[in-house]
Amino acid sequence: MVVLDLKSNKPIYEQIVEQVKYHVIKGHLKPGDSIPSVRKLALDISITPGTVAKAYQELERQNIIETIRGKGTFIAGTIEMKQDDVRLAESKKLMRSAVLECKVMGMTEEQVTGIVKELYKEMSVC
Amino acid sequence: MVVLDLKSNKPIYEQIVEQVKYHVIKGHLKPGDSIPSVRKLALDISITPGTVAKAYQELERQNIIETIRGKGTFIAGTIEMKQDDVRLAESKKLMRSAVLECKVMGMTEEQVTGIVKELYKEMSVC
Amino acid sequence: MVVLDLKSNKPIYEQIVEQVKYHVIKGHLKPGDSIPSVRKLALDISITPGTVAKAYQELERQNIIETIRGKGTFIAGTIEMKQDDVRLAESKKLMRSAVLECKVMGMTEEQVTGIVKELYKEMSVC
Amino acid sequence: MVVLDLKSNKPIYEQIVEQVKYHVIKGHLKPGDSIPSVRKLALDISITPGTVAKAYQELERQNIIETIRGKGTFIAGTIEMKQDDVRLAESKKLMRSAVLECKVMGMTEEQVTGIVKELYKEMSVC
DNA sequence: GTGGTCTAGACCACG
DNA sequence: GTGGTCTAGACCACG
Repeated sequence: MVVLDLKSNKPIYEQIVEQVKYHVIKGHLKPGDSIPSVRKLALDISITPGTVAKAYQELERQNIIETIRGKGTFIAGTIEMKQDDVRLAESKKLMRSAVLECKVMGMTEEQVTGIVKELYKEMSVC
Repeated sequence: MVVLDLKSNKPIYEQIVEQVKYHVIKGHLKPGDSIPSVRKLALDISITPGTVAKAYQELERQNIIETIRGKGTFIAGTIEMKQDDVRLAESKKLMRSAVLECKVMGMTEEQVTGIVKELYKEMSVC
Repeated sequence: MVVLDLKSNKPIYEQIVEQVKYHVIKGHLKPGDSIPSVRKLALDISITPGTVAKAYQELERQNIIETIRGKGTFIAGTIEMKQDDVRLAESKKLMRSAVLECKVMGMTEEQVTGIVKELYKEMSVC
Repeated sequence: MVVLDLKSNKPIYEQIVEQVKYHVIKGHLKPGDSIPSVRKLALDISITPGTVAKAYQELERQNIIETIRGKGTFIAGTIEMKQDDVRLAESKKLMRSAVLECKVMGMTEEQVTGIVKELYKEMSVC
């Protein structure tokens, strides 16, 4: 379920974080579903366990997953969806850079929102 | 015109690149306008000239600015706005991460496109 | 594998770029082959790591090499060989200066193409 | 007769040198022909006289032009066309870089020699 | 271990 | 004056 691009400039642990979030958003992973252990995923995608651990810690910090000692790691029962100001500001910063790049390329507002809608739908449960 | 966020995880040279692009997009900087010399900007924002030089070289690579030997640095006569495939794909990747974060926070499509439109307008010539 | 000419007017980082390209063209370096780390090459040829890093970044921009985080730097899987207009024009400019010099020295067309063929063959896989 | 590209990475004085050579090669300028004084050319192309002077010194060093005190500057009576080893080596270095770039772009020997022949003919007396 | 960023400064060619 | 290169080294994130 996780596909890495080792050549990407995006750190591997962030790629894992993004992909887990993607599968949650898509409904492939539902609250309570188990996800592979750090070691198993590390083996599966041939990277060092430390990198997977870092990704899982980040996902836990964001309340996307929960680790139960001796049981394993699971998608959190209730995905934190409260739009707190800090996370909103962070998302907006990301969005700002993305919109800026589109504008520099000469895209119209319609083109940009078109891409956004397309991506939004792609991330929706099917 | 350039304001740094030293606490940001974004490299200083990228912040400079972004901000010059922003001012071009906003119309604050027009084709042919000069921008501060490497040394002057470095002094202004208290960083080392090498970092400014790196930002300027990146902007030149992207055809945003042009340097004229011994004269200084200027906003390019014609900003490259061709939407080539490579840059489109890169912008989409940025946008993907941004939209994903918004979705994880539980935003509706309307909320996301709302933010995008707001940002787009903020970046338009007033 | 890299030999510097410190007396040359050509910057060191460009000499490195040229020589890596040469070895790729000659087949000494094949897709997937690793090249020395920034630090190792810097030590080997007694220059500062920053200069090697600059060369490697330029090679990456040209899709000649790829860096894998924490692993090192490698010859790109597929060397970009598409003859886009911009690069074609740049190559032609270089060639123009070279041919002009030859003509000023009084070379005939045969002499010039002779040298070109000789150089081309020298750069071919043996 | 001289057209500058101020944005070029090629120094202005070199552009002047190249263009004078080009006009000589093309037969537009013949042995004994006068060329504009340093001051006149500087005015014509709106650059500082020092830069023109540097170009003329370089052309004189290469025996392309001659300056006669109080008379002006002229195309040399006999253009030095002896192919001495030093200049041959220099030309070959230029050509090497040009051919390397072409090869990296994937050009065949025929494509490269084709471009060379085209450029050679373009530089011939018409 | 790896490459990326940044400093503080020197030196250079060009104009 | 201008930008480009390079040094020698620190510090950092990532794996």
